[in-house]
Amino acid sequence: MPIDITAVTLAELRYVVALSDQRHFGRAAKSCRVTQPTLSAAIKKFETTLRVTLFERSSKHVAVTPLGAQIVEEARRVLDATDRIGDLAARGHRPLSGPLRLGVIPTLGPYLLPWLVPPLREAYPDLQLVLREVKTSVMVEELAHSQLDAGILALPIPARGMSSSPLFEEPFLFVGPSGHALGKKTSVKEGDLEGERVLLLDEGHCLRDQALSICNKVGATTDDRESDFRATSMETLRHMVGAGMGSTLLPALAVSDDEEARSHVTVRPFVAPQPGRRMVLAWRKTHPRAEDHALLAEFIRKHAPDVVKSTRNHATKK
Amino acid sequence: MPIDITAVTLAELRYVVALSDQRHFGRAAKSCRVTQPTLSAAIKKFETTLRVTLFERSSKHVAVTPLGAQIVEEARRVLDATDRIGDLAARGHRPLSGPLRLGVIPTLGPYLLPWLVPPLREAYPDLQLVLREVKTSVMVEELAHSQLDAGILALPIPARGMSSSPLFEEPFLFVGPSGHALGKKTSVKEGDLEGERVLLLDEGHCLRDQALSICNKVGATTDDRESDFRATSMETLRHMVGAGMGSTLLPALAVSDDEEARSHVTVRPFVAPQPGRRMVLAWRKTHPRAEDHALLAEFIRKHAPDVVKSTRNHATKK
DNA sequence: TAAAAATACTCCATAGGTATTTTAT
DNA sequence: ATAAAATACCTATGGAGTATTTTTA
Repeated sequence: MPIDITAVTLAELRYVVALSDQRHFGRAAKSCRVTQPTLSAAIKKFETTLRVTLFERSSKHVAVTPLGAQIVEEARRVLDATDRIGDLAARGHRPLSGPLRLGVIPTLGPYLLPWLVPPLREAYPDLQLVLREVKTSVMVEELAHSQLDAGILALPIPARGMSSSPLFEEPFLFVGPSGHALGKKTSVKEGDLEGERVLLLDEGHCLRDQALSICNKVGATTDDRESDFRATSMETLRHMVGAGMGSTLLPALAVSDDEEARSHVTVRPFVAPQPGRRMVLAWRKTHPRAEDHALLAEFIRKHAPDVVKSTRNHATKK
Repeated sequence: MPIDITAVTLAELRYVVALSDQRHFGRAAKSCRVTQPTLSAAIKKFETTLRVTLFERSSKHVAVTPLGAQIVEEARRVLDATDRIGDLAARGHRPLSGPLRLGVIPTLGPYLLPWLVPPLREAYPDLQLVLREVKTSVMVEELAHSQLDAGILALPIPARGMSSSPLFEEPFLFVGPSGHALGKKTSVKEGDLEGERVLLLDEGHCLRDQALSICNKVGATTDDRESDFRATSMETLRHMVGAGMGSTLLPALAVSDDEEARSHVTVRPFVAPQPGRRMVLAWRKTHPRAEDHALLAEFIRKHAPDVVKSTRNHATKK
């Protein structure tokens, strides 16, 4: 009959290690908080199931056999690893600790994360943040399939079964080629876009959909079907505008103070009703650590840069 | 209430790992040879005792949480180490496998081991032989205190509670300075030692005691109290004889074929009754792997060099 | 509605305890 | 003679089973 390792117990391993350390059944038992007969029986059972002698005993001496020493060594490894499991679990209870996979849409990530991550790391050093920059369409997939724990994206969330907490509203800015007619005004209004050729991002970016709906409302041209007028990234979009191919709308965080000098473009804010997007932190309704996400949302609201207006409404909805 | 890692079971860890692999309670249960409710209950108990969610489940999807993934990783380590314990134990059953701490007296070790160890390693590759060269007095101590598993020494064994198996008889040879009077004969007899100054080893070597008793019997001089005439090693003894300080008795294996040329000494065998020593393999009566030692003794008898007469009597005695 | 996980319950194997005996120095 | 390990015996916990219900895609 082969050895059935299934039958051994973590307690037995503890006893074996203790006896190897103490070389005395009574003391070993005490160190394990059990009685001597209990420990004796456990050691004996262990030796019987493995059909091996770990200890030579007399009433005066307990000695570890060489094979016993090797087994004790492995037993220590077992116990160390189980202790680490305990540590992991214990840490799991503290808020915002342990691994957290956070998605951010690419039209926000590069501009928000520099403000967010350093204070987050400082405030929650045990948080093991794994960031993924993914388009909204991919993000909701990954959220739903438990590949992400939470994500930062813009309303509306194109998925069901999600909870979310509002973060801030990010206004859009008008960005046209240098010397554009609208540059003469200090601010523009949505209606001014009428007749403009507005360049858009590729499919899958929520920013595209948001800009598109504004354009449709006010009657701007979008050349939707011609891929020459679509950009795969906001950086490309900037260059296209700088090259005079048209205008566009950019979210406020993505526009730097020296944008006009850097990209040879004209940047103008909108007057009310200001177009923009409402960012939220979203996660599966069923996520086991939803409190963590509420906490994270609160933290993001507090640390978002001033250009965006933090939403004071903390409700979690949908 | 803190986490009680004591309450987790190896079985639970197996289930956790299986579920993480299979992502399906039914299949995971089957792979563990238990029913689905059993596995469900175990996972739940595990999560409850650690107060952590390892898996997000719905009737369609099972997903591992990030913390769960870390815990699964440690659980794998635990199970790997337990498996290794099983392997160690399994190997422990095969004869002459695993660690074996063997003591050899210094007046034999260097001359026997070159004959013994290579074939032993070949015949029993799983044997992890640890050799210690120790004087008889130390060896019996270490045998008694389970610091050695077995030892090769000469009869009589100065300790109780030992079992032994005879190995071979090793004759003593007369060794005197070059040009010694006894060199004129092809062989000598014990009585020829009368009046000789015989050099001895230090205390603790059994060879000393054996030579001494012969000297006392035949009336040889031993200058017992003068440490100038005692050697700490057989190598020193050779040099002292070569330097003309006296004669000595050396065990046959310690004398090489070119001894006379190499050490400027005269070597002569004894005629019957030939003095010598009876070597045995000894171990604690209580040693759990006595069969291994009997096997080892048999092996040594078979592989001892021809100069010694292997004892055919295999009895284990005392 | 069908597959899958969770619940309800029953049972028995065993880990742990107390009291005592055996053993070896 | 005495300290220490082994044995005998008892109890209760909980791990594993079968049968069934609940859930959700």
